[in-house]
Amino acid sequence: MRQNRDARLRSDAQRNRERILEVALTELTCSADAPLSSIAKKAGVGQGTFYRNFPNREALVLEVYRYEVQQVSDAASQLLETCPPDRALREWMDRLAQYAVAKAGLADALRKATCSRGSLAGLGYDAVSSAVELLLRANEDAGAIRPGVTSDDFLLAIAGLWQIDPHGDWQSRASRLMDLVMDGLRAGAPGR
Amino acid sequence: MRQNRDARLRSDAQRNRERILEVALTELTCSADAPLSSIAKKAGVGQGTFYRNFPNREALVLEVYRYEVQQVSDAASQLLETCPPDRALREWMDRLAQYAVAKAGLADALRKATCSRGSLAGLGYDAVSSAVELLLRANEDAGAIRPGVTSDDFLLAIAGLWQIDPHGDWQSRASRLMDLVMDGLRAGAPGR
DNA sequence: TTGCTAAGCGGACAGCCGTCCGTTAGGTTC
DNA sequence: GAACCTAACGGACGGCTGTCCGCTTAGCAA
Repeated sequence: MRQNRDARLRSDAQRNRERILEVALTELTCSADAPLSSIAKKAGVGQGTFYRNFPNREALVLEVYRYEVQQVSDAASQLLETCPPDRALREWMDRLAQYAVAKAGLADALRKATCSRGSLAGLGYDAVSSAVELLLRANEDAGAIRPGVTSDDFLLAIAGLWQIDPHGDWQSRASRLMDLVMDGLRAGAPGR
Repeated sequence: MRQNRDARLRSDAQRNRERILEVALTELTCSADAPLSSIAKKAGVGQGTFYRNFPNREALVLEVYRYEVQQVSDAASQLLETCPPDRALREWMDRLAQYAVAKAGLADALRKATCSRGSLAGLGYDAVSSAVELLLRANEDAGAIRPGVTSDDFLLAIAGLWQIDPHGDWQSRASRLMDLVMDGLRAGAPGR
């Protein structure tokens, strides 16, 4: 009987999976839309193996950047310890946007994940989602935002982030959006 | 020398274009992701002809629903005549969401159009964009929203609409989003 | 009518995604 | 260590998008 869930895979399967991720990282950072088939080939696995591990591009990207995503998600609680809740929320959004823009293809993956929740659950979207929940509750408790906002509401509101062109003046477009959303959230706040 | 810009096309080209649109309407309403190649075939034109007219799916969809999109865009000024500006804006958003959800594939097309502005300019996105501008200016003049919001800001803020699943409870998700955005816009309004 | 020319045509083609299914080999049991 | 069972493999394949390029024909002029 196997112990940890990682080892639920057969040893060769495990190796393959890791090799794919390794190759994918280098390929994707080089060119965001590198063909999945060429990643498979360079990893030395067949198409079938590839798609069994990662049913589509989004799943792969989310997994490749899992560490980064987890990083951002974890930042939520740290921020809450050092800033007032509303500043923490805003700061956190900034970081999320930062990563989404920096890691090419990540924004798209997150967007798709936001739509088809459940299908990609547990791949990194969950982490984001619960980080949002944490931040929203803290703000709600502090009376900094209107009560009853769900993480779904929030993620829908910042969906615009996922389609900002990383070239050009993305910083200002993003922060204008985030300002607007923050103001929206603050409206109707009991004010602690 | 030809007169109107429609006739800039050779007569056979014009016919082809119309036949494609005709077929596309029926095919797309039947199945949103009908293969473009089959639309071309059923319209009796080659791939080349098809793609010369509509470089990609979005261009086709936007053109097929041009009438509807124009309809919604035109509604802006009518709404402004009958409601206070902020109600007009909100009502207009409702209609936009309605159409985007109803006409399968339209939301996606609008989303893509929002990203790559310019490439699809004049195909229906322009109409939307200027309708937004109209509404925002009216609200700004009335002091109903904060000054300086661009139509780009606005469209980015409601980008979430384009990725709401048309099945399920889209109405409530959409209106929660729109409420949030409206509140965001109202924040910092001089209040006439 | 005839001839010219460029706009337009349309099918072949290449690249990518995702699936399917016959084959291989890891792990377990005796 | 042999035999078995099934998870995993991997490549062939089909469908779709979008491009390219040699051929056709509409429209015009003489």
